[in-house]
Amino acid sequence: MPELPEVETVRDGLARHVVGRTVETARILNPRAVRRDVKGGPGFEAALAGRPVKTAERRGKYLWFVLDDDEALLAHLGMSGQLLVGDAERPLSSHVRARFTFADGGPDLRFTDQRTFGHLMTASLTVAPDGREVPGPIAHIAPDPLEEAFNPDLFSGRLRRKRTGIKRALLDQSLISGIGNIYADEALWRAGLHWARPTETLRPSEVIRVLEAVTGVLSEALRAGGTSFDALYVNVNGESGYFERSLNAYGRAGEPCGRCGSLIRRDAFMNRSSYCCPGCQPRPRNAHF
DNA sequence: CCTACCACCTGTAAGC
DNA sequence: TGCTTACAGGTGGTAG
Repeated sequence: MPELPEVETVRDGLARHVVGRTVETARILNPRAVRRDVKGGPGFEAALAGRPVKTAERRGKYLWFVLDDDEALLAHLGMSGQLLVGDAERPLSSHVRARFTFADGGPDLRFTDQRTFGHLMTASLTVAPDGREVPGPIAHIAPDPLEEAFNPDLFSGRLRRKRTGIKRALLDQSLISGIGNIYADEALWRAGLHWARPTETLRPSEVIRVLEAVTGVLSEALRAGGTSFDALYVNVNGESGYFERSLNAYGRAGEPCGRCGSLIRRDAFMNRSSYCCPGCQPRPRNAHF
């Protein structure tokens, strides 16, 4: 599923193929695709017609186009969302939720989403607490660890003041953004910490280790997933990347840990799964579930 | 204010 | 074979 590296790969493709063009029409094919937009669906379509696309930006798992007049087209891919650029004449697949054409008559942009957890909206830009201009509805999303605005000391302080488990904290997009279930497990494996470790007991050196693991995992995945895509295809699909990416813990229940040989275990966690190595990520005494 | 949990979706796969 | 159930999981809203 798209986490930071996948969304950044998409953003890069959009910067190449959409930025600098002017929207001609926006059509919502499934009303669920546009949510949280104060203008509503019809307002969304009307607001986008004729608007220039100036830049493509990202924070965590959100990405947006900056238009004119301090307005943005904001997107979240959810679990299965894709933004595809291609020949405007190609047939519409059944999962296309919204379609954008451009004044130059060139390739169109399609928001495709099987599970419909993703969504789009227009929004005004505002200044987030860290000083960056972002769309208003995501002002509460913290900087991601690959952003210049990310402040490790601020993160460390807020993390250790929390009363929860380290994995819950890493998934909290208002504390640190861009990390999802897969990269949280991978980063914690790398740092040698159990997912239920209480945040308030983390030593400063352990917080540094977690941060190094997170940035390492994310940037390596970005390098691996950020390669090949064809000229007119914006690769949004995290899934293909997963197979090529070497995962050390996620999805490997029952397989030997590459570091110590213990068998990776799967635990139920927040109605989903956590994978960890019982050997090098021992469960803390006062685990926080 | 903070933390925990669920609804929202649909396609695939495993279980009976 | 065909039906049922589990699972994948990010986020906003809400309950406590």
